[in-house]
Amino acid sequence: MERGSASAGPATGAETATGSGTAVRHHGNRHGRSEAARMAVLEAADDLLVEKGFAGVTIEGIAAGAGVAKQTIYRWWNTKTDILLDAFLQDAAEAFTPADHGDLAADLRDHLGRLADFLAGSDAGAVFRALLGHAQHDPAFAAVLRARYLDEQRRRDRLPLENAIARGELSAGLDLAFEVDRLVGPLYHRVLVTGDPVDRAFTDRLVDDFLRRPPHPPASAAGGGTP
Amino acid sequence: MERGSASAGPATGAETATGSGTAVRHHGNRHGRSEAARMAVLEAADDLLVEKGFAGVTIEGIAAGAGVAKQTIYRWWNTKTDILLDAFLQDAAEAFTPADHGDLAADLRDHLGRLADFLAGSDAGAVFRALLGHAQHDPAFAAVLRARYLDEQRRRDRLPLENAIARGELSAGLDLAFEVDRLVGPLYHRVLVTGDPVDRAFTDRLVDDFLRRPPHPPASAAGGGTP
Amino acid sequence: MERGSASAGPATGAETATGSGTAVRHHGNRHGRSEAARMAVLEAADDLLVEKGFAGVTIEGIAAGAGVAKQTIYRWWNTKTDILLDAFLQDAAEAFTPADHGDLAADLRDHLGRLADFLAGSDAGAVFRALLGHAQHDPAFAAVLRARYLDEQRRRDRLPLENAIARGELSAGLDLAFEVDRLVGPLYHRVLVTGDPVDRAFTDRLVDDFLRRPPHPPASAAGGGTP
Amino acid sequence: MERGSASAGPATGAETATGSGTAVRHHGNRHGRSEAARMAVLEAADDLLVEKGFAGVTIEGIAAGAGVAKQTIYRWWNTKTDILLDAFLQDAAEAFTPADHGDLAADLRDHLGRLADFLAGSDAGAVFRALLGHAQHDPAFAAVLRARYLDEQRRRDRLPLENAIARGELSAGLDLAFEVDRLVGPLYHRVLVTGDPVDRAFTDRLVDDFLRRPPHPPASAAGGGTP
DNA sequence: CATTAAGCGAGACGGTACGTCTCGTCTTCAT
DNA sequence: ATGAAGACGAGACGTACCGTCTCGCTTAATG
Repeated sequence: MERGSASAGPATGAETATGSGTAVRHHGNRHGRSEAARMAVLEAADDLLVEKGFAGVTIEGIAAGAGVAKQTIYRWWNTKTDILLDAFLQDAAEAFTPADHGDLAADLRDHLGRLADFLAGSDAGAVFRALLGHAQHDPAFAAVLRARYLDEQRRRDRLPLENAIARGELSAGLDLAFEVDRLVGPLYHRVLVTGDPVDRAFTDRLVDDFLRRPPHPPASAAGGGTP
Repeated sequence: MERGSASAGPATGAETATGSGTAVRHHGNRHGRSEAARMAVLEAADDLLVEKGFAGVTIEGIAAGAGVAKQTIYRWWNTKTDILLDAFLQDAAEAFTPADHGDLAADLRDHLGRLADFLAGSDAGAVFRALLGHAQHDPAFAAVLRARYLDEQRRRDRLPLENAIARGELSAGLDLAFEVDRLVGPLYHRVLVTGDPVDRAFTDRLVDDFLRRPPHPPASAAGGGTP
Repeated sequence: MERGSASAGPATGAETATGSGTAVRHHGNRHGRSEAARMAVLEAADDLLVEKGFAGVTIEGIAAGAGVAKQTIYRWWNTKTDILLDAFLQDAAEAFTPADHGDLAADLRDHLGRLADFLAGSDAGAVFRALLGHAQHDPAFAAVLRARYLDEQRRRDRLPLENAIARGELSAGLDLAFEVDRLVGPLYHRVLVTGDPVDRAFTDRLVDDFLRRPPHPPASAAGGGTP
Repeated sequence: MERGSASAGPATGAETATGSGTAVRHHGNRHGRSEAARMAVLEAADDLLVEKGFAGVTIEGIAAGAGVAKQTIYRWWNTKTDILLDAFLQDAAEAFTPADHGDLAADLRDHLGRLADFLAGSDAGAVFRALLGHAQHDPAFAAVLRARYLDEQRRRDRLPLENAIARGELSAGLDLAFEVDRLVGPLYHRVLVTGDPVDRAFTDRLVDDFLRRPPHPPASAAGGGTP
């Protein structure tokens, strides 16, 4: 899973790998949390998820796989889903800033295509689906998942539309949340509900359809809007 | 949850786990399954789900709640999700045949509204979301869920469009699966992913939008079809 | 184990668990106990004991092995040890009437040798040891075992001595129970407690020793009797 | 059952399952076994045996009675009989070093009397009979029982005779195993087989008889002993 | 420079639930 | 009425993880 490479970059902030030795800050406590242990746990967690599925992810299994004591895990995480969420965020966080080609159609095709690849075709997407599945069972975790990932992802989903508005391609009055629902909703539906495959043809068609229809007025004017 | 009334009648018992048809009691079979035990299990299962959430549903808990031996459960079901699926199917199966008002707009508004109520506002919907969440962890169960519920539900989702085609309101060349994705996808997205509320205004707007835009031609003719 | 020949005859079959008397046979009528079922049960029971040991003997296992319904077993026996006791009695009952050679030494050597062979070297002996073992756990069963087998066996053990008394070889005042304890006790001790092998040399030596020492007077005259 | 006092001392706890020696508590070992749990298990086990008999001794029952988790039991013992054996050894081990009065008759009377009291009249004896009964069903356990108790007990049984040989009271050529069989065999026979009561009169009579008969030459000279 | 307190690997512990096994009872159908 | 079949309530089995807890070691900032 090449975790090391995912986080070594300047974007990740304080937690670098242990090898560097310089950036270990955390001066509040005596000698601070072991970065090696943290990485080993995250790596072991999604190795387990990929190998044996969600039910095969176990705190004890993670501890054994990471060569770490259970207590070390419990010191820093509360549940296995917290661990998986950390692992997921570390892998996936930067993967998604949509490009800005100066053209709404191109931006949307690009973004939806990459979203589809992520959701249906990547290891990280598998972890995400597992987390989203768990969120259906656990409202508290759902809130955490939203705060730590989904809200950010929705902002990214909105970005191409916002850029288009800034460019004047789209009217400023759009209900962006609704439009995003309409763009990505069918994609999530296929991935989460029907299980049908999602390919470029499908996502392009979604974009196509979105662009061909008259922009939808916001809810307050739902009754009478015209293009 | 009024389970007794949901099945065809107190004496029926036809629905074994596979849900066959004719009403046999159980003296037609040589040594019959106890219908009372079956009902008690299903009832206990979704009582538990509602009271304590998915993680609180336990085979032992169901057995205790139903006054039934664990072995009786294991004789007829493999996993707790099988039980919940049976319970869900028994409650929810007939709830959804969409009406046919002879008018596509009315049919869609009605259907999407009822779908939203079901998904977001009913006990049965809570069970369904839990099952769908579990399906994200367990591909085998996902297949079962599709075979036993989702495929049927998708047929129901398609029905208003098919009726409209029969009436000539819509062109016969539509890619119904895609159109259904576009209708219900945003709804599922809100319920499963964003957690935003879904009300009549939202579903009506989805319908509205669907009707206002030119019907989308099938993929092969993506370039140009118009009504 | 040749069970069939042991009980097929008209004289047998009477000893049901309830101990009724008449030989039912169930020849033409459909009432009455099935002798075939009874035999199959007994045979299956000690087949299981020999194959898988005492813990491997199970009512369900016997039923399966005998091709008989559990209820048929429960109708006629209370516990698995009752079945094993019936099986044992049927096999072993007639095996032990000690011969009367008109000579105490010969009679005792013969009897102890056969007893040793039985206890340590026969399938029936294995069943007997299992039953005796179970009797250590279950006083009620111990009582049944004594009533149905051990008392009779002790009578047989006494027989050579009684014959010798009748012949005048031994004094009539002997405490036979004590003398029998002294004859067979060491043998049982080896078989049940130490697990040391018992061969003819050992049993002959017991007899030898018994004969060489002055017969022990009864307790009341412990101080002085001589032959 | 006064377990605390039976072991070498309240702080000892040296007896792991294997019963080694030095007193370590358990902060000498790196991650120590809980002595409290061990004691509670042993105590609960033979409380159960005394109260409800062998069949009433259950791992779950022991765990509940001891306030201990089942897994803690399975970590240290394999079967319930292992537990009972540990409990028995702890209670009974030191109870039996026969005294040495300098007189064979007195030593034997004393030893056999105490052995009879133990076997037939004590709680520990009840446990022992249960273990011996189980050994009839389970050869592997029989071997363990011999290695952990019976061999030692036989040494104790031999001791009075060995002392007498050392004193010159008995000839050095005796087959001690055989002589011990003859001394204690009748006692075990009564206790294990016939169920007849064993009192001092009986054991004294066994000793009496042993002493009155001419010492038996070893097997190799069985044919020709002299008085 | 010793002290000392945090993090850590290790793993025993009291628990809960798992899925399996056998028990003894029962109902049904066929003979 | 007996027997074959087998579902049922009951409950123990042995296993897997849970989350908590000591324990002894290491290590780095503090006094």
